[in-house]
Amino acid sequence: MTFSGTPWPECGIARFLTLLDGPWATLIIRELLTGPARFTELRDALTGISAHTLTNRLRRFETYGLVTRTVYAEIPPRVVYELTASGEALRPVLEAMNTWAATVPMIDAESAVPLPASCVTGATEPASA
Amino acid sequence: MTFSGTPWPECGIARFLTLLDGPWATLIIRELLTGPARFTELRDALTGISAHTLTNRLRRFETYGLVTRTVYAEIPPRVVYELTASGEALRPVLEAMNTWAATVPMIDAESAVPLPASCVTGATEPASA
DNA sequence: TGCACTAGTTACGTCAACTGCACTAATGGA
DNA sequence: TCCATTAGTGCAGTTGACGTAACTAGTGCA
Repeated sequence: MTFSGTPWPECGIARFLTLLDGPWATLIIRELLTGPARFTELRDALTGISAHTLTNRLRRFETYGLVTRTVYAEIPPRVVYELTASGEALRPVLEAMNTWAATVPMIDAESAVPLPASCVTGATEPASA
Repeated sequence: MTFSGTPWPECGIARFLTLLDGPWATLIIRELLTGPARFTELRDALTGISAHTLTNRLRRFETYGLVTRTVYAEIPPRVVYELTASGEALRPVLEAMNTWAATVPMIDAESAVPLPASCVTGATEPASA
């Protein structure tokens, strides 16, 4: 696909997808919606995510003002990530996703799962908050 | 990440992401929300998508009951894709995305865009419907 | 002294997703 | 006769996202 012009899509949906692409991004927001969290807390909650990916996503979120990054000059270091108002505003979106997913017929997913090799495994909690 | 157990995540958000992963999936739904569409219509609307990818997404959607696929035995063939009730139910989700994106501060995206090389370019219409 | 801890960064390798091109069937039009 | 059309499929090639491992600083603890 690659951007073939504007780096900031006009379409809101596309913009959303640009910022929250990949399965991890949204899941990180989900975790953060339950309250501020430290780096390791997020990494533990998101079973399977690598520090690499987590750092990347968090940095992007920070760049776009979705989360704040607070460094406490302690030993050992402590970094707390917290949603900004903009990040908090994602709650209705995640809730809508959750609501929708609840209505999707389960089908015999065991047999018919041409799903991507990506996506969640841990799914700590329903985050229906 | 890869599934390390259940193919059907408990968390609704994860489930949503499983079905609508990648930037294209959601964009296809967006197109379909404006009404039924043929294969080529979708391909034209989604500038940059390959027939391959479009077919894959559409097949997955069909498998999970998000769209219906109607084949008209004409020459040349005509295939129409239409959202089911389940697919239609995604409208609030996309709307929430759109609403949220409208509130995101633009920042000087030109300089600070550590965004993925994926995502939209065409963005036919805001789909704010 | 040496290991553990946190919150990363960097290099490196892998693997899957995606793209492009070619090709199909059956028919209408030039 | 040849090309265009639709809705794909198959093959090959590329990209880039993601994971693993190693490494950092400064201090606490054994």
